[in-house]
Amino acid sequence: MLTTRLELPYCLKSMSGYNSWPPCSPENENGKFELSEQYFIDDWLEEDPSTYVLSDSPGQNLQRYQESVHDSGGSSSHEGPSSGEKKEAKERFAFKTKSEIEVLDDGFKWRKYGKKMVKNSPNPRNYYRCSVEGCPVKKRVERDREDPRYVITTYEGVHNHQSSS
DNA sequence: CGCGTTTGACCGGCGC
DNA sequence: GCGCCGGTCAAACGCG
Repeated sequence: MLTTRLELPYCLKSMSGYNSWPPCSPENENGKFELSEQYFIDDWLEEDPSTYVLSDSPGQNLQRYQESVHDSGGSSSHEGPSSGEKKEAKERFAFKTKSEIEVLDDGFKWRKYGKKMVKNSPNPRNYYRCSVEGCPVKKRVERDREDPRYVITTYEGVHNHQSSS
């Protein structure tokens, strides 16, 4: 199985700090990569999971999220459950890509650990996890419900190691 | 022979 | 309390 090559590791690193999101330039080294459009999704901002916010600018809505979290989270010497009705500030990030290949190679080793059929979509959802031991990063890949030619990739967590590539 | 994929079961949260 | 729904586990298998 051949996977496309995407300049994502650089992006993932930057993501850890939520500072900004550098544009992921598609590498057309093999010529099989067909990334024509790419959107960024901030689905955690929406109460309705079925709808999400698309941003063409990196960190557009991300900053809003970061701002609210920082304001509320503030001094968090200990993360007790307390009355944190706000969603957990775990690093999560999603983007939509126009590609026929579902799993985009981002330089990390991913091991699939689950597949699920979502009721809302005829397309299955794949669950991946970083193969590196101790790395909490998870990945979720699914096709767009309305545009099957689009692939929605969701990253969760931050890599605590270098990409072995 | 080691590792990744596969696939159904299992589980916990939430809504009714 | 029950059933749906999304997420994870794990055994078996396949491939390099």
